[in-house]
Parts: sequence; structure tokens; C-alpha cells
Amino acid sequence: MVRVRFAPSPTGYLHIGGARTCLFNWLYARHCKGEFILRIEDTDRERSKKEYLDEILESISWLGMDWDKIFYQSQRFNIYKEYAQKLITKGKAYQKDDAIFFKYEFQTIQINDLIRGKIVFSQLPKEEEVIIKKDGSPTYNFSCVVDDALMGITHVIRGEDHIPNTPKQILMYKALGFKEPLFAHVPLILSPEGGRLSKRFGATSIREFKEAGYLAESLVNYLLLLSWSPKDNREILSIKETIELFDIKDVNKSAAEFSLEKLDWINSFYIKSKNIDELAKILYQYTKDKNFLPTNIDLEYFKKVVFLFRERLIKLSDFLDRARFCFYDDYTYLEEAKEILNKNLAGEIEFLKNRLNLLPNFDKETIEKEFREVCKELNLETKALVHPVRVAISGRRIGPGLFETLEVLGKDKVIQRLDRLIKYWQNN
RNA sequence: GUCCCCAUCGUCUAGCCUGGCCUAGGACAUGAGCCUUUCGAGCUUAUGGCGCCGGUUCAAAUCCGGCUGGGGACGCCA
Repeated sequence: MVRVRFAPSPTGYLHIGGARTCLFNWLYARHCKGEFILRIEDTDRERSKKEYLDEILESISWLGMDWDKIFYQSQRFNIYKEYAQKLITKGKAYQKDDAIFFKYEFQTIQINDLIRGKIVFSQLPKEEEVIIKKDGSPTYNFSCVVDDALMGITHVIRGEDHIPNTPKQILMYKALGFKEPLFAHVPLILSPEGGRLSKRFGATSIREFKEAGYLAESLVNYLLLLSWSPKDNREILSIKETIELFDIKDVNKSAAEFSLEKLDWINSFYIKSKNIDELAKILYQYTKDKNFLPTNIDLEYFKKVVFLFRERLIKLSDFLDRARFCFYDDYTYLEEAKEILNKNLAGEIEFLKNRLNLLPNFDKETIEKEFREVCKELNLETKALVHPVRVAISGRRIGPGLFETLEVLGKDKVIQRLDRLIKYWQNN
């Protein structure tokens, strides 16, 4: 049976690169109907933090992945020591200054990477390596080998930055008498500037992407497309069909630059394709987390507002400032919108207001019909009133379609906001 | 410095293994047009690429070599 693992170190948040490595492992496990193990590499007592661990687990779950087993290396120190001791007995390691050193036995190492094919190492950078530190904790390469072997990992799928570790680990497998797993080194994700994805580039942790308003499925879909493709020109794939199609052998060899533009496009696509109830639910939670909504907002009303905006959201966060006027009356006219108010149309707006006020039904169609009729009577182009009215009701120059927005706001609010505009003209 | 990985439009990729069907396909971004009350969305359309040099071959994006370029690793971090 296929058994793979993702081995994060809780010394930082789960970032884009780690998330994709996790995803590839998880997809492969699910594709093969195998097991996906989470191994927390918390051997560095100083730097490992509970909050990072929680964050990592939460991010993995949020992205839609689950694990069959979880192990903590911090609970396995005695196991590592036991195996280090065996190496000493075999004469392949020795103790010095309270630490245990492993002696590499020189030989050309060849690995048959599932993604890259044959990789040959003709030499090693060093002749020995600490495997148990002075403080009794194991070093990465050693605990990794012991655990992968003991846990029965069949495929080690990890980032290509681990390629140089592989020959060292293979030598340890041999010394320990363990069977080697298969290796697959997935390409790195580069920042748009070419180098490592980090500080300069805004968000790198999954949590930050979530907070920025990206949907989990967008992130997963996008990450998937970096270094893998269904080969039939499709860009949008559900997790379910990806599990069917995914094979680690098909992952590309070359590193890929992260592109926010494409992620944005995928995100807006997913937002647009969600049904309104689902999207409203997600946005409701999102806005709640951001403390954006006033208390006791009616869910039906919220849903209507979401419907208004859903086609123009790239990220959930776009909803925050753009839809604010639907929930609060205290908005101001934005500077860029005031230009539209340069021409004083107080009389015309007053006329329009009175006519709208008389409408028996305040629905989109009725409003639009009357609005256009009024403009005609005033001998104005429709847009001559559309723009100022939009500013009146939202404070903004741009927004969703005006007539549906008026319907959502309701007659009372619209009348009140038109009055406010008339006053604005009177005072300026 | 030593070792290793990679190389198709600006970006992500299909094609490469099993040379001819490739005057290299798709997506994002960008330009133009249509639609339109703004923005967006949608639709149509355009621009744009096999890093270079050799070799093998009737034929190379595809095979081989070199170069160049980019990336990674060299911690009692993981």
C-alpha cells in the first residue's frame, strides 16, 4: 500500500510551498487509496511553537485535506537514540562530546527520482554528520530516515530543496539496514521576481490568503496548476476529479513563479460560480470575522446584497468597502465621486425622487421603467441621472447596476439618500 | 568555492519519452472591438514563445554534447 507523509516543522506558519507539497502528497495518497500521514517535525524545542502547529493543522484542514495518522517527533526521541545506538554498535557511528556522529561510507549514490529520473551524486559535502545532538535531540536527516522507515513510507514526496539531503539519507538507510523508499522531488514555487517566495512578496502563509479573501478551492486549484496539468487545457478542476487524474509522475520538473493575477482570476471564477446561498454563507462568516457587519443584519437582506456584488468580486475582501453602503448610512461621498456632482441637479433629483416615491412596487423593473421615463420627460440622457444617483446612494462613482441596487436598498433609504444629495447641493 | 536541479509566449502550461500530424495549442495578463447607467462580467479578436552553438537525421521544440541563463543545497535549523 502506498503511504506518504507531509512533515511540517512548527517553526512558522504553513506557507504556499509547504501547502503544495502537502497537497501533492495528499492527492497521491487519495489517488492510490493509500495512507496520508502527518509528521510534525518538532525536534527543535526552541523554535517550535504550539501556535504554529495549530495554524498549520488549521490551514491544512481549511484547504480541504485530511490525514490518516499524525506523529510528533518530539515524542520519539528514545527511538532515534535507540537507532543511533545500533549504529554505534555496528561501528557506523560514534559518540563524541555528548553528540553522536554518523560516518558516511563513500560511494557514488544514484537515485531514481519519480519526477526527475536518474540523479547521480559523485561526492558528499562532508564525511560525517551529527545525528544526535548534544541535547539528545536528533538532527533532521536522521530522524527523517528513521521515521520514514519505521512508518513504512513508500513514497517520499518533498520539495526539490531536499535533493541534496537524499544521498545522505540513502547512506543512512543502508547503514541502518532499512529498505529505501521511492523519492519524488517536486519543483519549488518562486516569487514573481524569480527568487525564493518570501518577505518581499506580500502574503505567503495560507492564513494570510484566507484573510485576504481567497477561497480554499481557488488556492488548491491554483497551486495544483503550478507544476501539474490535466493535459486537456482545463484550468478549473474540482478536488474530486483531480484525485482521479493526479499522478506524481506527471508533475513537472521546472520551478514555477507564483502569479497573483492568475490566482485572482481563479478566485473570481469560483466566487461567480458559487450559488448564492453558499456564497452568502461564506461571505457572512468572512465579514463577521472581520467585524464588518452591524449587529442584527437580516440574512435575507444580506443575501440580496451578496447577489448584487457577486459578479464583481475578485476576493471576498472586495465586498468589505464596496458593499459597506448597503449596511451603513454614514458613508461619505468619495472625492473621486464628487466630480459627478459638479453640476447641480437638485431640481431634477427632487422630481425623480417624488416620482419614485409614488411607485406602488419598488422592484428593479418598475424602477428602471420609471427612471427612464423621468429622464425622458426632463429631456436628459438616462446616465445624466444614473451617475449622481449612484453617488447619492453609495457615495461612490462605481458600483453594481443602479436599478437593482435601488431595489435592494428599498424605497425609504433611497428617498432619504436622495434628500441627502439635494441638501449637499444646497450647502455647496 | 563544491555539489545538484531546471530551461516552450511577460507568467502558468500542452507538445518532448515513442523525431514528421507544430505555419507550436490552451489559460492568465495586455491591446482592440462588441455589449452597457459606472465598474466588472461576458463575447469576438490581436500581440507574443521553442535561450544560444554544434552534432545525429531525408526531417528536431522533440535525440546527443557544449555554452549561457535561472534556481537550490552545503547548520549540533528542518
